[in-house]
Amino acid sequence: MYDLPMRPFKHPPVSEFVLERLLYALSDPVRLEIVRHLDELGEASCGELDGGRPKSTMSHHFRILRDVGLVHTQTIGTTHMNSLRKDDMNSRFPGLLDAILVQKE
Amino acid sequence: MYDLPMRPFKHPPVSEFVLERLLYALSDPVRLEIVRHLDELGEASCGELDGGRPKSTMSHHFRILRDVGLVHTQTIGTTHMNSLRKDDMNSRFPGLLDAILVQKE
DNA sequence: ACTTAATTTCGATAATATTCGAACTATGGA
DNA sequence: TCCATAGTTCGAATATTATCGAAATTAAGT
Repeated sequence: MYDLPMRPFKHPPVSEFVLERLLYALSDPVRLEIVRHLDELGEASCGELDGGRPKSTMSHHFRILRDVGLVHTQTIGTTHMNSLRKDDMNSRFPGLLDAILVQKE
Repeated sequence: MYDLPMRPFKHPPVSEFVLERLLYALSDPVRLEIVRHLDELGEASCGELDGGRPKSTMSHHFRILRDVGLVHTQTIGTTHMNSLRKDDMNSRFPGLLDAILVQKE
């Protein structure tokens, strides 16, 4: 018998994206910073993006970003690689993420 | 001596708009509904937009919308006329408000 | 002046969120 | 198998926010 793979994260389908929740997710400075870094870097592990913050705090924020559909996380070995679901976001909310990400400060 | 006019609302200048606060303001369902109605109607008084909600609650939400720069309020007689500061928003955050307002649901 | 209408401010309560340490889980080596 | 690494989950403390009634404010009308 095969072992079940490590329980994958639930990434909501585009049809379940909710505008209010997305805006809320992006209204937190820590999360907006995460999203900006992911935009610059393309992808990054959770650990790379903590600014000295505890892991539990970061994990909390990543979960919110995943829940609203902004971030995709895949497990590679023991690290979780995160990236923005830009295409999905753009198909559901055209122009919105771009309009936010052009704001660099 | 002239009486001072009724203390006007403080409407922040465009330079003081803060992205995170704007996103936060729009992440509340009641406030997003207000903004959508203002977009449709062009302008409206506070009373026109309560959905049966208490006035103090509406006043709270309007203040937040004013504070982030989304809404302009002018006193006309005893009513407060509200409208969206679309041009100001667009100059500070190009495309952002539009990308949100095209989402009608 | 007095009254009404529209809204704001105050104060309290309830609901939500953020933060973070500690314990737990999964994966990859030694 | 034992250990280290990377994250997650749990639980509790703190902080923010939403909601709403009651009282205060402002302007207009009588």
